[in-house]
Amino acid sequence: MTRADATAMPERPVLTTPQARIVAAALELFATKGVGGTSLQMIADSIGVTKAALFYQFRTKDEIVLAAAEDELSRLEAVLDTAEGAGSRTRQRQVLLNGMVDLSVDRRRTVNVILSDPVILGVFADHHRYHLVLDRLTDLLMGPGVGQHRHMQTAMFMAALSGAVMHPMLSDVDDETLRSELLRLARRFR
Amino acid sequence: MTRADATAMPERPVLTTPQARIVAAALELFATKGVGGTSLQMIADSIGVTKAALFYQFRTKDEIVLAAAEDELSRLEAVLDTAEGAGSRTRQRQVLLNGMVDLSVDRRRTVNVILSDPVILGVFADHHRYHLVLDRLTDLLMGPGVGQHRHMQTAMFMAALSGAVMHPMLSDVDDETLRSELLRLARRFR
DNA sequence: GTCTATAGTGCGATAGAC
DNA sequence: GTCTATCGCACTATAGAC
Repeated sequence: MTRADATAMPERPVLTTPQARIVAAALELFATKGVGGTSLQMIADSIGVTKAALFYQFRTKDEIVLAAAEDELSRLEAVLDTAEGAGSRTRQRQVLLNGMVDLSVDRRRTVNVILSDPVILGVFADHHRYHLVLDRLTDLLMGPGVGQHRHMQTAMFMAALSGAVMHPMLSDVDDETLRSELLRLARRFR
Repeated sequence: MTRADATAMPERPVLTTPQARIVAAALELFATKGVGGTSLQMIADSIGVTKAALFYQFRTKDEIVLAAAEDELSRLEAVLDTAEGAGSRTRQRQVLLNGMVDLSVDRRRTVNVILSDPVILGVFADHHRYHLVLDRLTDLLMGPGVGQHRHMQTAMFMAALSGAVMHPMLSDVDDETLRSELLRLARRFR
């Protein structure tokens, strides 16, 4: 997805709206300093505006955190949508694995935020869309059914992917190696 | 390890020194609020002392963070020591897998801190003992050798374990189920 | 839509009594 | 070894000019 587009795009307009720029900057900082360790001043500085400009777009820091969390969640939802639209069950699962690996590699610095930051986990605790995504993910990965082991495998799979791409031991592994090796290992989860 | 001792121990004296009590309280808070989201006031309150008492034991917050990170790292080192002392390579690997699963379940709320909190990762970035542990872990898990895929599998394994035990989707899975299921899945990593 | 200026709060850290 | 009291600073959030 990302690789194919790279050659077609002439420039990079991206992130036109103020909100989108703020959310993108926030996510990057959340990933490197944690949500609790990120101040509004840091976010404002990183996009060259003042704190007051942030408060014009969002009423509180919590709103920025929520928007950032949902932004990252949306990418996972998009992968799910595509996968569920594929043909056979086998094909759906294949598309999902590929999509999740691509997503993890593309958003290497930020995926782990929505999976492990305590503040984000708090935001998602009673978040309907989040739990819906987890259920859809489990159904596609493990097949419909019940039982704790299904959820355990889903959790381990997500954690393994996002934990690997951001692990300090692997910071000098290039994206292509990461992608192919991740895919190889991902196929063992069933 | 923990289960066997539970019946033998009559009471729970544990954590006698002030430093140990502070570190334990800090780790618990780091896990639920993140390092950046945890203030010295919170740590002090949770053990019933004032901030000034904290500064008598540690000179800065950073020193508390370092001590907490090394405390959790020590537990992993202990598992490695035991595993390396076992007989054959196969037996060593078996002991390591069991030890890591037990450790993950026993320290369910806190293991993930040293693996994913950005502040702790910063502390460990140039930390000699930390990198030594990762190397020993990779050698035992994957066998001696070179190549990025060895480190990738180690990273995925650690992330999968710690990510699973703390995943909100699995908060109502009891420790025994977690342990047996984790062991079953862990054996696939090679 | 972004700015300067500022209110009010809580932070990390220190001094000195007990 | 822990306390009370306090310093200076950075934080979230608001008011009002442009």
